[in-house]
Amino acid sequence: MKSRLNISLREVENLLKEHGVQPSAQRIAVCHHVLTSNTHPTVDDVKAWADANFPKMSLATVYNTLNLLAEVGILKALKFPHSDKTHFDGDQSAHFHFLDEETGKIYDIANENLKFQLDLPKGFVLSEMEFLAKGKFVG
Amino acid sequence: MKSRLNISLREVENLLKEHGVQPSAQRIAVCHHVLTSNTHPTVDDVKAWADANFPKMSLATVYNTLNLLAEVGILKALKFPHSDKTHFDGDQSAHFHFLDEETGKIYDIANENLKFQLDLPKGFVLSEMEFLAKGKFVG
DNA sequence: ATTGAGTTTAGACTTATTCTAAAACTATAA
DNA sequence: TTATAGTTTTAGAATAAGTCTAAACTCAAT
Repeated sequence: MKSRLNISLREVENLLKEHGVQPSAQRIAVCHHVLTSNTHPTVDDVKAWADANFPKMSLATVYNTLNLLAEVGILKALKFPHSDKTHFDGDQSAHFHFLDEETGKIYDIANENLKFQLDLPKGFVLSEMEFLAKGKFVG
Repeated sequence: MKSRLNISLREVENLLKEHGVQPSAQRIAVCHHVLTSNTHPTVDDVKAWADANFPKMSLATVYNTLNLLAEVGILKALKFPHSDKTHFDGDQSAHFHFLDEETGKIYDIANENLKFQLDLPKGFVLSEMEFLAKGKFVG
C-alpha cells in the first residue's frame, strides 16, 4: 500500500519533455491527474475528471493522451480479467496488483511482499513479469 | 511445455454432465476442441474451426458455450495485454503463461519453473494468483 | 403425439476503442 | 509581427468484441 506521487504541473511538463512529448495543456493535465491519483483510472474515469476540471477536453484526446503516455513509458496500460476497459497506472515503483473480486477495486502491492525465482525453459528470453493476485480485501 | 489432453467425445460428454451442463452436440464439440487444442483459442478461432468442422454453428453459440464452460470451471478465460480478445484455456494443470511480444504467441509454462513466496499485507485474502511472463521465444 | 424446459440461432444492440478530416493551436523563420 | 508549417485537438463516423432478444428448434418424458 502506498501514498501517491506529489508532483507539480511544472514537473509534469518537464517529465513530458524528457520523454519527447510536447507538453500541451491537455497532456499536462491528464498526466498530472493520473500520476497523482491513487487509483488505476480508465479512460472514462479520466474523462469524468476532465469534464469537471478541464472542460471541453474531447474523449478522443483522453484516448490519444493516455495511449501516448503509455507508449513513451510514463504510464502503464493494464488489463484485468474482470473488466473490458484498459486501466492506466502511473506508479513506477516495482509493484503488482491485487484485485478484489467482489468490488473490482485494484490495490497496489509492493514487490517486496513477493519473492520469486523463475527458471524458464531453454529458448525463452524474459523481458518482464506481471503478477496479479485475486481475492478479497477485508480491511 | 506440454502436450495436450487426449480425451474422447464420450469423455467430454461425461465431463459436461459432471459439471451440471447438458451435453448438447455443440457443447461437446466446442469443449472437445478446446480441450484437445494446444493453443489458447479466441471466440474467432473456435468459430473458424466450427465453420470447417461443425457447420451451421452460430457465433452466438460459440460465445454462449465458451462463457458457460468458463463459468463452470472447465475452461479458463484469459485476457492478455497485447489483444482485445478473450482467450480460452483448457489446461487444468498448474501453469502460467509466456507471451512472445513479437509474435503474440502464448506458451504454457509449468508452475514448477516458478517458485514464489507471497506475504500479503494484513487484510488481503488470496484466492488465486496469476503470472504472466513476457519476452521472446528464440527456439 | 404433446408438452415444456432448455438450447440454438440470426440479427439487432451495446460498449470500448480507433479512425478521419477539419479546425485550432504553437513555434519559428522571414 | 505575421505567415507558415507542423502538431494537437476535436466531433463524429467507423470498427470490433461481445451481449441481448425473441423466435425456432430439440429432445426427453409423458
